[in-house]
Amino acid sequence: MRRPDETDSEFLRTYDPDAYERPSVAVDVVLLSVRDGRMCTLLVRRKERPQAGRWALPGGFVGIQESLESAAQRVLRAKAAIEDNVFVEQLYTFGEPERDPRMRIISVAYVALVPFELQATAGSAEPDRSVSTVGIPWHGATGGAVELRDSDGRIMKTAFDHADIVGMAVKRIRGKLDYTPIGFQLLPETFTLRQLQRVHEVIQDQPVNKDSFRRRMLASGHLEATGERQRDVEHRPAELYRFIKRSAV
Amino acid sequence: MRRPDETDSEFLRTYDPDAYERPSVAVDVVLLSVRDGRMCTLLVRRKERPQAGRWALPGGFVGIQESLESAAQRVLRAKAAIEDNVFVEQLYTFGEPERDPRMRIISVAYVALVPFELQATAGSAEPDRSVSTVGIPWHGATGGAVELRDSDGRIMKTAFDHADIVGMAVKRIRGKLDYTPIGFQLLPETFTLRQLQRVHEVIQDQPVNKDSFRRRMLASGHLEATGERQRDVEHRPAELYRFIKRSAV
DNA sequence: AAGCATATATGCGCAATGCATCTAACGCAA
DNA sequence: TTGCGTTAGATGCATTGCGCATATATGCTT
Repeated sequence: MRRPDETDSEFLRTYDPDAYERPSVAVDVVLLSVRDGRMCTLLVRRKERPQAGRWALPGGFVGIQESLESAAQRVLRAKAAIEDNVFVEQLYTFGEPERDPRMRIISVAYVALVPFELQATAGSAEPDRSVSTVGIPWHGATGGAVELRDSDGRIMKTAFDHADIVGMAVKRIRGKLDYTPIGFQLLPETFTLRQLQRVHEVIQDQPVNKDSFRRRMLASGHLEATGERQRDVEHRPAELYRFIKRSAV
Repeated sequence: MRRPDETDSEFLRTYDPDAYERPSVAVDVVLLSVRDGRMCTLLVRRKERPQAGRWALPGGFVGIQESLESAAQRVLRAKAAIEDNVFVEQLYTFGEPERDPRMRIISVAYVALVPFELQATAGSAEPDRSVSTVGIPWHGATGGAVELRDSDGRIMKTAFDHADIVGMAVKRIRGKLDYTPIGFQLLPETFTLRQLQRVHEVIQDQPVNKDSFRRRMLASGHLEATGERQRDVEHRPAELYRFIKRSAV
């Protein structure tokens, strides 16, 4: 499929690929987690110009023979020590001509969801603390730029249009939450219904009715009771569940 | 905002933008309409190699100082004679290294929705009939490649990965239909509830309950009765409605 | 004038949701 | 050991939205 026919191959030898000036293409990854009742994302302090010192999403240029997916995975491995088992989805492509002062850079943004524990270990492995997580404040319906703050509540200066990219990521995940089972991506392999509910509440920034949430989740067929229960909690321990892929209907 | 500071400007003079080999970036537009109870999209017969003779989405390379949105609008104007008032939304970016045999071309796909009447007049204005509309057959849940057929039901050979792009567009629009008012984008300025229902049925490929559809639409606050009614129909004429943007809550 | 086709309104049963109540199971302190 | 606080999890009920059936309205056609 999609293989050029004979005459096409002839043609390709004479085709001039330099007819147009080309932009650079990069990927940026929004690595979202939920920590202490807030959303957070991984940012890297820029060491080089332009905008040295500002906080940027982990990213990198796309190799000339590298797929966009692979580039995103590579960035995750290199800058966040995150392996391939996490949820990664293409988000949006940002291409305003002036978004980077160096040159025309078109950035294909990806969202990844990981349990905070993974992101924390990845971050602490970085000795120079250039990796940090930030909370995302929550003004109702989002979609535009977002204010990013460090753990002390101070606003972090973000690079380029990366605050817009994070805003778009939050909007996307919030929208998907209602009709796609992705909340569990932000939790350990086994989790309680209460924990899952809190994830939903944080993402939507509004309380969720406990009973109907339980009913919906259990009726969805995506959850499977493990038979295990919580340990060392000061109250009745809750059942631990596991996500299961629903077989094709 | 996002303006480089003094030291950055200095740095930019010495920055070498040619450190990486760069891909070409293009936009392709899926121009969807509903005609005779089927979805259809605009395809252009390729005159040049590679894949001359195959049917492709209207598209073009992104200018080095042109935003992605502008490029999509330019393609719509040039190849479909469609003006700016239509719904256009970025869809997905396709970047497999081998998707185009010429060279690495990353394509940012857009979806546009227009009433079929507009697409028809645009197509007929093209004298060489290189512009055509096709129906999209419907195998349940979509997302992957799609078979495209001409008005006689013959399968049309599509170029590159454009059948995948159309599949993605259909999936996106189908998904958005439930929680976003976009169906009216495929209808004239005033329309009956029945026409809107048919649009929904075609996009979802399943019948919609008439009464609850009416109730939902009227309760949504997006529709406004014009006071006018259909003319020259063989039965009781239906009220004509108009879409209204709901004021911000 | 009669008939036909579709629009529009109304009433009812079912299923999902929100809410309140009740019981179960753990740690903790006296 | 016993009582208490806390959260899990189950049950019952009112409300809401939806599917479905029915009845009426209003145009055109013959």
